[in-house]
Amino acid sequence: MVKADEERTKAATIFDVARLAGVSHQTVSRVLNDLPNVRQATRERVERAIRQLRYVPSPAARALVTRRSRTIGLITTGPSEFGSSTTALFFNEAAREDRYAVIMASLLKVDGATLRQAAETLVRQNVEAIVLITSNRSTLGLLQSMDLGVPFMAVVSQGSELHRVSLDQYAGARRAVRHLIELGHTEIRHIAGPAESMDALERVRGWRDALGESGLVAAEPIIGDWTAASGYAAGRQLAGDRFTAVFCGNDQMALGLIHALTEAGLSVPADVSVVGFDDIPEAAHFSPPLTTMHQDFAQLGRDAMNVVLAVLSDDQAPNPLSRVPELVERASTAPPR
Amino acid sequence: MVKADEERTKAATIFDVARLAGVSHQTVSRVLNDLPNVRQATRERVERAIRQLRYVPSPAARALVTRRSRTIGLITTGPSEFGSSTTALFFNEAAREDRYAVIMASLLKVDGATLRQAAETLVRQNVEAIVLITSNRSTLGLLQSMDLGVPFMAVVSQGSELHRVSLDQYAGARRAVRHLIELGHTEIRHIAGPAESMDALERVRGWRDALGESGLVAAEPIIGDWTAASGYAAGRQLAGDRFTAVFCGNDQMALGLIHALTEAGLSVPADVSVVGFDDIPEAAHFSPPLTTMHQDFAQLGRDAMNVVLAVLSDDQAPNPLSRVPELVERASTAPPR
DNA sequence: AGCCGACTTGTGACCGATCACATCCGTGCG
DNA sequence: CGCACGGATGTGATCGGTCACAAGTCGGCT
Repeated sequence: MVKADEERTKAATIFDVARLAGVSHQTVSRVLNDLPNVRQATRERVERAIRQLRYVPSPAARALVTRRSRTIGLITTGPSEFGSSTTALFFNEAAREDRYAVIMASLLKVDGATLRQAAETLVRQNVEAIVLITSNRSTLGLLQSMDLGVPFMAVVSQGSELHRVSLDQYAGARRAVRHLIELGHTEIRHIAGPAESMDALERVRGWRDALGESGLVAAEPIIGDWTAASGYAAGRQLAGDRFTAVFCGNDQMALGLIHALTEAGLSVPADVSVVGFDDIPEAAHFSPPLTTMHQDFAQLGRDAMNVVLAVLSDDQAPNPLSRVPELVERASTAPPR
Repeated sequence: MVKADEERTKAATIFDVARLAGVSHQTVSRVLNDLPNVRQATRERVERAIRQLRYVPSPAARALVTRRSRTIGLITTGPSEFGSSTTALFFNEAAREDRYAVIMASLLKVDGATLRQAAETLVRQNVEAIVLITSNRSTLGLLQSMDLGVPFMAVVSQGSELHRVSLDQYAGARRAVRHLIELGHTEIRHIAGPAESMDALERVRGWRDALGESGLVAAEPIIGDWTAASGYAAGRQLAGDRFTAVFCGNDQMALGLIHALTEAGLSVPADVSVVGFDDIPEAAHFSPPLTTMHQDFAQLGRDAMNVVLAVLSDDQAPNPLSRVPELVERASTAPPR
């Protein structure tokens, strides 16, 4: 650990700038905040002084008086997954571009107490908004009912009365299943994510509706937990059954499923077609390369920041944004034999 | 977006508490900061008032006068990967347990200007320390040379004169290669991460040394970029060559490699043994399940927070912590035929 | 010339904590 | 009985900005 430079001259304040520029501190403040009614010459003199002293205003002082912090609180839940962490990454990038700082509260496990504590910490830090990235239904419910006193938005696939951005899980799932139906499959099983997950529920719904529209019956879905291990377990459970295709709640479970199927002597896609969800970067190199639904998590993160900005500036609630995932056909699907 | 409750009564200040408790604001401050010389009865009266008013001190006001914020800046670079984001997640968890907030600056691409801007933003927010999670050599160099005026530590695998935590990439790589050697392999290739990556360099060094110690020659490594796609490309390039084993810089590249090898008609592990690095959760379900080096990223994140605390409290530089990854044998390695 | 109004600039209070120092009080001792 | 002393408590300044308002400057118009 490198120690701080003890001899560092104390950072310049607005008064230092004012003295150097030969004006009052208020005039400096005006220049800082781009207020009108400052003569061009004065403005330039002040700006020169600012540069010369390498002056940067203190966020603490500013936050104290304005009660705004140019800071946003970001809550995420669950282990580090490709989707949520990519969304968070791009949210952070977008926020930085708009000169907002992001205070992060990643909760591995969510319970009421921790969540409340995390949210309150954020509020105390004067965050101007709180953004939640989760697929967990109860987390959303808890946070919504908390009345934080701060604008709140969520990156989630359900919930109409709150402002949010999302990727359309329902439409994506329907598209995936339609693909299998178009190939001629009729016995299409589903490995779902956990029941608390709103995304999982939406995908189940899309799967069921797509089957229903084609007059096909939906067998009970198998519940996994998003991990490859749970997909593998599901595959072993499924191996004896009669089916020709599986729609998986995500790519990891598809990977585990394929593993189990292969072990059971079934070939993908010759015996069983498999479709995943997310299009994680590895999916193209599974064996076989996985057909899956591509989701644009980067754009989702940017969307989230845009909604925050919109609400923060003019109180206008922009229309809930929902992008539809796209089918990426690779080698794990084929017509049934 | 849920609007904030406009009618919310303004948050209580230290003066409100003082009035209710019938003491001066200074006494409240003493109670707040657990200072001695407060009579027990008084202390209890103040604490009751605090609870009654749901008073929480303002971090902005406190930061303004103390110049400390109970906030830590976290810089990460590159796209969202399992290792770095898991480390960041657990760092965040540990920080929260110690009642520190984390301001996050995730930079997708690093250039001097963005990095400097990000770091300065953090410093202006009065962070008490800056933690860097990266494997990028120049990022570390840039940040080290910046003299931020704030304690700085890095989660990196190189650098002796700075304080840091890490997983021992060199030892891990040697262990992986020794495993292949023990199986009887003599033609062991390496697919390395990008040259700017310190982790990649350490792994190359470990691979080279392990070979050298056994009197084996190291062919030129192939350079990838950590992605499965680059592993695939490396595999196609390699397919004609003479070799019986490949040590891959990470699991994703191993996946891509196996894909290319399989396409080329080679079987893993019958024709080629493959070892990965990281033990991402999916690795157990690759086909074949991947032998790889397990890294404890969760512990790494917690270690990082512990070092921060140690340096923040007593200026003692704890010994650089470096944990050794563990070999996980699965089905992608076997003796050469 | 005198006055008005628009534009520019300055002054002092304030946000909500901590810090340095002053004051008060009870007790023990000479 | 008076005084010194140490623990408990209070007072006012301070951190570095913004806000509300006062004041100064200048040109144009009657």
